[in-house]
Amino acid sequence: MSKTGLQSLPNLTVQQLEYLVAATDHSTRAAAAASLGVTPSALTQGLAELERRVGLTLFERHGRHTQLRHQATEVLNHARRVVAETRDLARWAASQRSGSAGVVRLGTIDAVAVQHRAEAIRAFHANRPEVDLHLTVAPSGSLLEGLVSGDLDLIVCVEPVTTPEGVVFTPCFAEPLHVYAPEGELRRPPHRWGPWVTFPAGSHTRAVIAAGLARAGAPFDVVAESNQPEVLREMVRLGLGWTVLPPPTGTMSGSGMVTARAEPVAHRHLVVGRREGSPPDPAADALAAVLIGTGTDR
Amino acid sequence: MSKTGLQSLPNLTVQQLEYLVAATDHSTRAAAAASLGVTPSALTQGLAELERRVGLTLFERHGRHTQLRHQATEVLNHARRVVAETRDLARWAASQRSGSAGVVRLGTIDAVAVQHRAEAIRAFHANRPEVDLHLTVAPSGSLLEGLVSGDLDLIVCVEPVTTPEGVVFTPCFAEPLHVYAPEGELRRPPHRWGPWVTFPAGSHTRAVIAAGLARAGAPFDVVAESNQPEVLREMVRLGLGWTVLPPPTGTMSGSGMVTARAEPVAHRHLVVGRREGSPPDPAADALAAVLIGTGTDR
DNA sequence: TCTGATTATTCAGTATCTCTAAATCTAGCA
DNA sequence: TGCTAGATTTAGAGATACTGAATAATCAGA
Repeated sequence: MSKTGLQSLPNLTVQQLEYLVAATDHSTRAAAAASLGVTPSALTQGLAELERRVGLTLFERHGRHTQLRHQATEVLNHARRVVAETRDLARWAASQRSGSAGVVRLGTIDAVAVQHRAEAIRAFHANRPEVDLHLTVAPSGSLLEGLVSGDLDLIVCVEPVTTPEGVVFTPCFAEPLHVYAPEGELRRPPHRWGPWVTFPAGSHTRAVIAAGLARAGAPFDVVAESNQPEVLREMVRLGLGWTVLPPPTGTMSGSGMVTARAEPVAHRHLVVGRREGSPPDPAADALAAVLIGTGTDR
Repeated sequence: MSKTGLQSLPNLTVQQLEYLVAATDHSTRAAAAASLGVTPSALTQGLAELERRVGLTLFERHGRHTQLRHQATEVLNHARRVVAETRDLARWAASQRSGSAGVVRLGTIDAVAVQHRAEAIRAFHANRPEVDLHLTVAPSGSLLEGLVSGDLDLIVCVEPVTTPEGVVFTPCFAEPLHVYAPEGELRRPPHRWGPWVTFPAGSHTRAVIAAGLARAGAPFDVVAESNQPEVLREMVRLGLGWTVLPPPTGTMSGSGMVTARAEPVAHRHLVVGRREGSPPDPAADALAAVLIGTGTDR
């Protein structure tokens, strides 16, 4: 089982290919070596090694200066190609490192993307045109799954009661949740609140609501469910039941629906989630900073 | 003057890129390492080195098996490209080494290309379609110049009196040179031969002719010159003078021109010339063997 | 032809790199 | 918890690549 049993590829290095390119682009090897910042000796040995690995004699000595054999033009073309591609790759990697470019897959719940952080996301997108931003809007549970599975790099979701393994949360902001009742029912005491229309079982926000209502002494029997706040609001307007929601956005306020109490019954805590121990990702870091509010994305 | 002062290219090796390709093409690293014939340890270290040189984290550990970060797809594309190109280059180099492909620049004098070795050259061309054969027909002097300057790889010329530096000759065959006279003058004794039409000064053949005539006791005053045997023959037919030439090819024999003596006055020695100490060039070697007559190009 | 200047290569020694082998770590599983 | 398999870390041997010095080769000019 010799090491070269499979007739494997010659282990050419980018450096050796650079040597070849430099040697052909300069009239003397001393000049080529100087342009690379190495001694002529290193150049000679490196080119000899390259010849050995390719298995072909590339140079022919004519008096004082060696010149390329015509056979070597194919190798030279290869060298130029690879060196150019490597230079491109290095540039790309540098921009990735600096965070000025890259891909960030962001997931948020609807309210964050549409309302609370819409402007921040828009500004980030405008300020970093080289960053390829993918936005997924979904309920918090789905976002968490996407984060741990690697489909998402960064999420903004409602803080769950139990933090799953491998995820780190950073507090973002808290949003008040108010009780809304159909017109005419709003004067009841808490123990006669309901019945409720609210988010489906498993929803993080629903868990927060359930805890808040329990604290207020209200029952929590659910007669209808939806993930969409607009749908819940409509259900209340139709008299199907009560609900607990964040304050509506400007355009929809107060159309046939009334806040039961001025004070919120609970707060849902929005958090930014990242995978624990994830390798540095400057673009995602910058977006997270913007979303949390510490970012200064000019 | 740090070594990385010029923001020089990362010295990626083909091997590292192979590691990356293998790691993504196999589900486990153990399998990838086995496919490359190295230990898993080598794979781990090699990939770590690659990450260090690119400056980006390429893998993300998810439990027991690491998976590519989406950022790494760009690097992976680069790796696949370079590995494929290197494989092509290696294949090409192998065919160059074996002599089944390559470029050979052959130079010959007219008689060799048109007459003596025409069939050998044609057969070589037919048997090795991958060999790019360039044929230059010129006087021996020009051929020699082309050989030493590197414009030609292989020549067949008349052996010069003094072998120039850096050239090695292999005997090929000898060609008789006969005296031709205008009709009616052929009975003279050698000391009354001439005047002569022959090759220009500097011609190797002319040097051979001059020596032969001197040996025969004939004067050698030249009244007209040409590099083309056909032209010299025509001059004799027109009565301008005598000449010394190889036997004419079949189609032109005996039209108003007579051999002075049945015996040739001299022989010119045709030789195959190569640059001394030239690196191995299997395709040129094979053609040289065919031209000398030792080749068995099926 | 000799000499000096310039260029390329070879050589010796050191530093770095990369591999194997063994030990260690980790996750998944009974 | 212990077990197993995959992945990584570690230590050391061998290969590789560099620098600096010595050597060889070429060209220009006396």
